[in-house]
Amino acid sequence: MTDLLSIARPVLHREVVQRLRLLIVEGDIAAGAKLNERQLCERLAVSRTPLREAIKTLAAEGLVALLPNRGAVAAQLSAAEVAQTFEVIAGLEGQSGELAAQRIDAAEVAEIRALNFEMRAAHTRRDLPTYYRINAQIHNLINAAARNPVLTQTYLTVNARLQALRFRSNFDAAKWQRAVDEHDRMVEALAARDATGMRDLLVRHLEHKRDAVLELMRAGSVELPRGSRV
Amino acid sequence: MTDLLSIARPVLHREVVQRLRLLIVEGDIAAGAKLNERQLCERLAVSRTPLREAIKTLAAEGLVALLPNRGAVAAQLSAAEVAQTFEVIAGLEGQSGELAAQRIDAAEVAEIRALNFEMRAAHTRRDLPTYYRINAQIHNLINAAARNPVLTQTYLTVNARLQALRFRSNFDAAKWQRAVDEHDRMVEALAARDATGMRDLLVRHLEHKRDAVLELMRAGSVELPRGSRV
DNA sequence: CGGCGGAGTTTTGCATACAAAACTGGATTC
DNA sequence: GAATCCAGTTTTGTATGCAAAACTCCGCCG
Repeated sequence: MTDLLSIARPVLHREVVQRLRLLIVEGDIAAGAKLNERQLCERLAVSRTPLREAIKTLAAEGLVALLPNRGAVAAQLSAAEVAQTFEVIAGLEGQSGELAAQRIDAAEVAEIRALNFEMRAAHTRRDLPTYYRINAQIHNLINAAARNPVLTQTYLTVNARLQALRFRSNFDAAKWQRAVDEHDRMVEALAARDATGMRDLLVRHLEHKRDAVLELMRAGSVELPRGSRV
Repeated sequence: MTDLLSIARPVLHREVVQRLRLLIVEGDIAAGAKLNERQLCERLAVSRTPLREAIKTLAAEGLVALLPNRGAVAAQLSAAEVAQTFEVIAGLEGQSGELAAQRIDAAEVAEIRALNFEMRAAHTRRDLPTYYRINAQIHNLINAAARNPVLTQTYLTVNARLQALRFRSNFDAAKWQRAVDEHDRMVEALAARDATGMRDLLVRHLEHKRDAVLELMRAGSVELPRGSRV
């Protein structure tokens, strides 16, 4: 098949999708900011055609919003939309957890257990960036263990919309401790192949994350749409 | 705001997305068929730029696959991918049902109950097209009652990939009867605001649909990727 | 007779050109 | 002084042009 070759051969609009997605997810392009085509063309050193194709892709993913005849802006989620998105993510991760508990193998459990220790180390050091990185790795491994690429893809797409928010959210100590405890219980549930337990754990874990993010949004630590009412 | 105006003002690439999506979902463009740009340009009477932008959008939705330097083809799901997609849909609809039972109002329950009677009429007449149409309406209403636009959008996007398949799948009498019974029980569960009952019903309903479609695929009633092994 | 190669054609991918819509800023009017 | 209107500019949306990759098909060679 051409799949192996297609990795080697760079297709411009595909590259642009990835670069742009990173710019938005990592906050280099702020939520709500206008995507000026000419500017981005210079920045990414491509012409408008592949750039516009990439923007359409990201619009379908929900990372940018298209304003007819007025271009595109990086998506700006209202508090209600954030809550709704977390609700969907909770369902997707809950299902991932349930399936993972049924399908995971011993090596994967061991790897997640190891990562969980690393994450606890990061928590102990109050090293938030490392914590986030390992946290994402663990959730991705759980997802992979569900053995459902469609589920994984759906999860990644919806989750990307929240990345920009979570990237900046700082935990308070109590909430952070609770999250760490929840991860401990997830490792136990996975080891015990407790499918419904995993589902419940993940759903509640995500509800807590949602509450934490919403609280920060209300406190103004996370940018909100200008003029929006929470 | 410009939202009301933006409906009136046709933006070409947006129109093309909708037209193309219909062509694929309704099977006018068969699964696996190549999307020749020049041909489609003539057919839709647009130039290649908006067409290509539309194709990128549909690729992000999973309705077409992009082959680097070789254009795009209408998505062709293997049996495994169909099973995985149904698994995701089951999770999404299960969640929709659970939330709908919590949030639906009396008028919506009544409307779904009415539609269910219409659907039973169509079943009695063995009128499959009408049955499908009303079935989709009911599922969309349940989704709407969940009061989560992100969930609805995610559901619609993932579900579109299966539309082309289900459009042709003919029920055998027993499976059809079972589906009708399941819908009856959904109406009861909704009326009783039984959230977990709704979830279970919908998950099982979708599992049954999945099995029916997979069986048809194995029997060859639904096109499979050429040369694929089920 | 089957496989291979290569010139010609087609198709894709990207860049650019052009028209229309939106924005800007300043003069004008009430 | 504030709102309005209009010309100039910018920006978006679409069409077209051009180069490179892929495909086709026929002749050639083994």
